[in-house]
Amino acid sequence: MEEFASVSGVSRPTVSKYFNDPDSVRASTRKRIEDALERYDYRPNIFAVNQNRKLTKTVGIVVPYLADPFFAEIARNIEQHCIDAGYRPTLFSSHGDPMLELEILDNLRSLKPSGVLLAPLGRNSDRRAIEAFCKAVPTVLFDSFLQDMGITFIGSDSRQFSQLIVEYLCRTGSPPCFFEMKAPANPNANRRRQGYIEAMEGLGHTPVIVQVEGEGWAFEEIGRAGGIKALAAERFKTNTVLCSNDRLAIGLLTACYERGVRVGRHESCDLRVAGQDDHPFSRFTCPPLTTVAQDYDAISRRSVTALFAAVGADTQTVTNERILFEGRLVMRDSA
Amino acid sequence: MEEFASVSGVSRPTVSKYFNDPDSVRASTRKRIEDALERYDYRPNIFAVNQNRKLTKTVGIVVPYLADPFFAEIARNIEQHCIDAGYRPTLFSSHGDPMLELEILDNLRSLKPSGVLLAPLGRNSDRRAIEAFCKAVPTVLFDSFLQDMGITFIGSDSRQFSQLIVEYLCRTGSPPCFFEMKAPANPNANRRRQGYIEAMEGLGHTPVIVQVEGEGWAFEEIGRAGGIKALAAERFKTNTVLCSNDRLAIGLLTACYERGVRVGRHESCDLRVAGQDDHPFSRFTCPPLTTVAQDYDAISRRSVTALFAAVGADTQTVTNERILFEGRLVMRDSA
DNA sequence: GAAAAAACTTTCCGCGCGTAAAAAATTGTT
DNA sequence: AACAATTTTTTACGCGCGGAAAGTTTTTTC
Repeated sequence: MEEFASVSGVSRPTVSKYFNDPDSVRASTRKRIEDALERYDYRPNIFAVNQNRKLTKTVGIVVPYLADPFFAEIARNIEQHCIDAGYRPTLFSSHGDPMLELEILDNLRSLKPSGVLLAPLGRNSDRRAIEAFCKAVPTVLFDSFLQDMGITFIGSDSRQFSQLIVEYLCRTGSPPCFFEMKAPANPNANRRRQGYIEAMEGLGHTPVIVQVEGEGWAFEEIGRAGGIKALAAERFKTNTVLCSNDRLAIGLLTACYERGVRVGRHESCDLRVAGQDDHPFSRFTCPPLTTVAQDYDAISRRSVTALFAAVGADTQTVTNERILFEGRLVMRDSA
Repeated sequence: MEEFASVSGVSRPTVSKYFNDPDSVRASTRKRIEDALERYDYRPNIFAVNQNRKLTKTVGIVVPYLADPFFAEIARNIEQHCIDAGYRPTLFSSHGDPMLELEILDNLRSLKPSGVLLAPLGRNSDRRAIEAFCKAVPTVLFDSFLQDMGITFIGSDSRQFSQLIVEYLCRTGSPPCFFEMKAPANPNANRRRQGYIEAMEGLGHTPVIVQVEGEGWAFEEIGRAGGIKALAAERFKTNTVLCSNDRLAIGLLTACYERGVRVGRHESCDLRVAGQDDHPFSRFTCPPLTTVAQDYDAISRRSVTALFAAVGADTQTVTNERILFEGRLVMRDSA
């Protein structure tokens, strides 16, 4: 930086100032530096910079399972918004493992990030550890709600999701059964079940819940295996099934195929199947999956905005807000 | 570290030595440090450490498109192997954008990583820039081959893939047409086409190639849109289609569904469809997709091994090797 | 055109640690 | 017990930069 400063004709502290905020130096000075920058492509040593700054310009993004295209897509959006805001996003996946989630948060802490966008594992997360982390690092939680943690929570209105699709299904055919995992890791699953029950009762129908065994994040396989059993045992009391999420639905579709059950909304079909999330691949199932779309863009955009608002503020503004976005009905051929 | 050294009863340089390599200090000394470690949970400042070390213990992982579950899965495996080897993996996705790929490599360079595992975008990559990067940082290329770059290349034997599935399809029914994008970004696609042509000619059949329009990484949609057109124009000369990859195949399955074409290997079906890759979701299409499985585990494991072998070696060992793994036939219902 | 404000330069310290060199202490060997 | 080999301690410097303080130059203001 010393050398670079001399070739650009300014002093080192001014160069330092420039890299912290190009607008903090006079236009003529800025030009001299930027001219030199083109000739010598100097860039500050990131480790030395981070050692001295309080604000690291790093943002951590933590998702529970990156091989799930939903999170891959959200992460992609968030990354982009962070870059646009002049930050360096670093992406981590807990891979469904609570221990790994903790390790990531631990490492993240030593990276001294400006802030963190965290989608917790959910039920399996170590609440105490996450709470401690949120107190130490400005953190916005998204997707999976944890009580009294983080600056803000950004997610979807799970109840509205269920209500919306239940209402649609009832209006266009027989009322749906609810298909889900027995012990879902994600707290949204519980709220979706609750929303289903409320919606059904509100419409004067009796809720029917079909729960299947299974642990982990291999939802498609859990849906398939559970679906085959449920079909064999005739546990679906009506000809309509609402799945807790699209990945389970995709598994159920496979189960139906294997058992020769025709899925769709036409007369010739045996079963209607709907999901929730609008997974990137749901458009391409056979039949294409009717579902409730998460507002990917709003969730990722709002999460980033909320984080930077809190980071920018002088006081640590833990609003403890809960911002929920509504789902949008996506009508396709499966129901 | 000064304080921590005093409470653990050793000198600071010894503590420093311990963190560089716990085995480099006497057992009794190690115990004193580790005892103190339990009581005070001190950890070295990572920025200060990295500023002084030549070897950063950081490993960069760059994939072209993380929302593709294939890369998500590979990345997950590679991450784990790096952690096991005591390194800190950092994951990046180019999101299909050559500019972003360059930016990532640029940033990566300033992170001074021990090494980088890079799956380039392919045709759209800036070869010159990547070559320069490979010279500056020990880099193992995987998935997408680029001539004369990196320490080693780890990938799949694309020709063997095509030959294997072509042979199977011909043995069990009519010879396949080949379904692909007109200008595929990934160089493997060209080798797969080549393998298809060779295999067909070897078996005395005339190759039939159906190319569809489309840019970018939305392969399913490209396959679907192109599939609908190809079906309408009756461009598939036989009742069997081999797709360049599983994601295209998934799109084609959707196209078939929309046009009422029954896919499968039974007499009652109109078309057989096969893919290549064994995508995580291919098991769950309707019908489940017959395909050639990439050896995910071998590719990720070997990539990491190759990188650390080169990093560990004193001399910069650019073997310019090309290690290719064979595919495994996965017979399911679609063909 | 003089005074005030803003931007810049000079000088210095410190961040937390790696690492080299020499001296001291601890082990191992005969 | 005496000596050699190994390990640890002491001391010191440097990594590349942020940032504070005081002085100097440039720009703005009326």
